[in-house]
Amino acid sequence: MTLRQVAAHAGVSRQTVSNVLNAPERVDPATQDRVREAIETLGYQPNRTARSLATRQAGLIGYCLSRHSGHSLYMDAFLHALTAAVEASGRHLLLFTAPDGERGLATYADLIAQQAVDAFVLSDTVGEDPRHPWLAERGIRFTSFGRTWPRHGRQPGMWVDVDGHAACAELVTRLHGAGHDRIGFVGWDSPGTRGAGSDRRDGWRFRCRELGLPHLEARADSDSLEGAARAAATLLDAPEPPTAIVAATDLLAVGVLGEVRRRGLSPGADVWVTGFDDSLLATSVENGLTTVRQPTAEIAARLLGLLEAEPDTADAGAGVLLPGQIVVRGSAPLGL
Amino acid sequence: MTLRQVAAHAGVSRQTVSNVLNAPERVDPATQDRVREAIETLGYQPNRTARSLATRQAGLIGYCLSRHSGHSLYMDAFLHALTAAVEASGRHLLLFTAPDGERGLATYADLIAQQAVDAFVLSDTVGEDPRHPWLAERGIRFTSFGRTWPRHGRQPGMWVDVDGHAACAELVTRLHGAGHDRIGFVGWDSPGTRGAGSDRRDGWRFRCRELGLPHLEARADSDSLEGAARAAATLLDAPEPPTAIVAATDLLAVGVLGEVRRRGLSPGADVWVTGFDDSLLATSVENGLTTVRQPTAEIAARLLGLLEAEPDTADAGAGVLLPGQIVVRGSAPLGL
DNA sequence: CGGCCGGATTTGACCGGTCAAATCACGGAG
DNA sequence: CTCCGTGATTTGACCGGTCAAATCCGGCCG
Repeated sequence: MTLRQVAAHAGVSRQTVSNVLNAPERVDPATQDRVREAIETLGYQPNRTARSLATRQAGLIGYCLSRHSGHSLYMDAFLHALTAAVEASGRHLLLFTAPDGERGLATYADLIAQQAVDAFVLSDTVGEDPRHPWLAERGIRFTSFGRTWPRHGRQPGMWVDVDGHAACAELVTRLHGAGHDRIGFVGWDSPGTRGAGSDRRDGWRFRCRELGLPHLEARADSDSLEGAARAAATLLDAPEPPTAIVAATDLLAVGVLGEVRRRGLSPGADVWVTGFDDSLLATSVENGLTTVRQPTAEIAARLLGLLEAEPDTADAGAGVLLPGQIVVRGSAPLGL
Repeated sequence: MTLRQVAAHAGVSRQTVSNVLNAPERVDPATQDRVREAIETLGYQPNRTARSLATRQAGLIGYCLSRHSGHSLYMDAFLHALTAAVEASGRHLLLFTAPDGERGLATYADLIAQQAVDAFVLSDTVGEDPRHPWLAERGIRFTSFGRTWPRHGRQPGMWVDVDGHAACAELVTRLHGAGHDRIGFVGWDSPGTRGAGSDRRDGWRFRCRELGLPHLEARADSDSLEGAARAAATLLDAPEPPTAIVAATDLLAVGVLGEVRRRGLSPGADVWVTGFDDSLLATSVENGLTTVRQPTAEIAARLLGLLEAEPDTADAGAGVLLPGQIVVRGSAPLGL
């Protein structure tokens, strides 16, 4: 089914059909109806490839699945939201893989050289992500889920991120409001790089200091249940153990919960526990896990919105920081 | 950078350049060298869109992210492997979303009508998946991760699946060999549909019967930690509790582990526990979780291999059943 | 020395759209 | 009545490749 067949059927020229679809205001209403009917009865859909060739737009956004993406329970949900958002803009998401770091850049370059994609959405951004300056230099459009944390200056490119600092600070405030004076934190040892983990920790620490609460922190050696359980054990073994524990991810929180239960303590009563991400684990534990929900759909929508936006003249990076939403469940029955 | 520019640079016609890339045997070696050098120095890469238009091949495989895909910790790993496998065949994966069931079929149809994809890889297949007959009828190429379980007859289309039945039977055999006489099973209530869950259960039950072991089964009301913990509690509260528990997924196994620990019992000593999937949870628990690893990379490779294969003349469905691999960790220290 | 053959290379048409410029039709102004 | 302007529609060229048929060219044979 091609444009010309529709045109023949409707008794007009191919361009008129094209206009009906792309610039209806140029076409006489009566003609429009006739063409629309032909389109309808023939079940015509324009060929994406041909359109892409002519307009020089692939209609595809590239997204790289990093080796680590499976390590966060959250990325799956994000990918789903991103796919939906891309579809809403009439395009599609093209998935690819690339080695980490500098070596992976060639893959991005190839996709652009082949005009296989129009732009990229990055995620799993790391400390000084090499992709940002590299793509920006070459004038390739992209947006990034997650800030970069350059040691000095600023990375180019626009990003969207969730304010883990504010969310964790808020958790502390509300836990404190609920009567907790010793609020611990369980994070994981990020390998030297700043990132979401330290952002969340800083939020917790910042508010604890503000409120004059003690510094009760333990780190898991990895983002694992076992590591979290050990970290929690360290905290709970202290002479003055915390009565609430803020964990940097849901997975860690579940590990903490396990340790709490093993000691015969009751989560949400003896020890309150919170997580981060609102992943499937959060509704999977007994009485549910109080956690911070990332506004996934909005993140995805914003990332695409920024892609359309004219790249800032001064291409200094600019970003959008979205608030996380505290979801109260049984593990920390915060009021209000 | 276009074909003609390269041709001009090398002093040949466009078609010669095209031949160097697609049918080198037709080109004089000396000319080949000259053209290759031109390609090299100009950094030419053929335009995917143009090639697609001419060859009528999008070079894209469609994959639908179902609403539920996030519910299995495993699908993330699968998606990664699939992406890599598709790349290995010189194509790319196009992601999309669609409503479940019949209503989603229109989305598949649109992608084909627009010639946006060459074929589909399906996953999250359900009992009598409507997609299989529908796609087959229309002559659309696809392969499916996961069998369909038609009530009668056979669904068309080719599939790849992991033999959960055999793997669970093997687990029972080895647990029995390690001295266990009461081996329980924790699955989840699949909503009436046959699927991977019941396949695994059947394997467990089959071997238990064969060995004359008692039927100790409890179902979680959902694939959740809490449900699994309750199911495990039921089993462990019985007058003759199991000494080993086979769980239908890693997540369920972790739930079981939690209940075991809470009772002061030691996993891998007092009660042995196994999971299924070898997801990130399996290495995340203390001493690790003995589980069944799906041959993810091979699954992906086979799915693509079947796509190339000529659709069987008698388009009765045909499939590949791959063995799962038992990975021994601390929760069930099986010898051998 | 002309004809023929086969490999190497080039030419023309096409894939299915879009863009820009050209043509057409019609009504109002001069 | 002619000319012009405007809106509607059509035509020709092009996007960047591939396919198939045509051309070129050197060597071999008669």
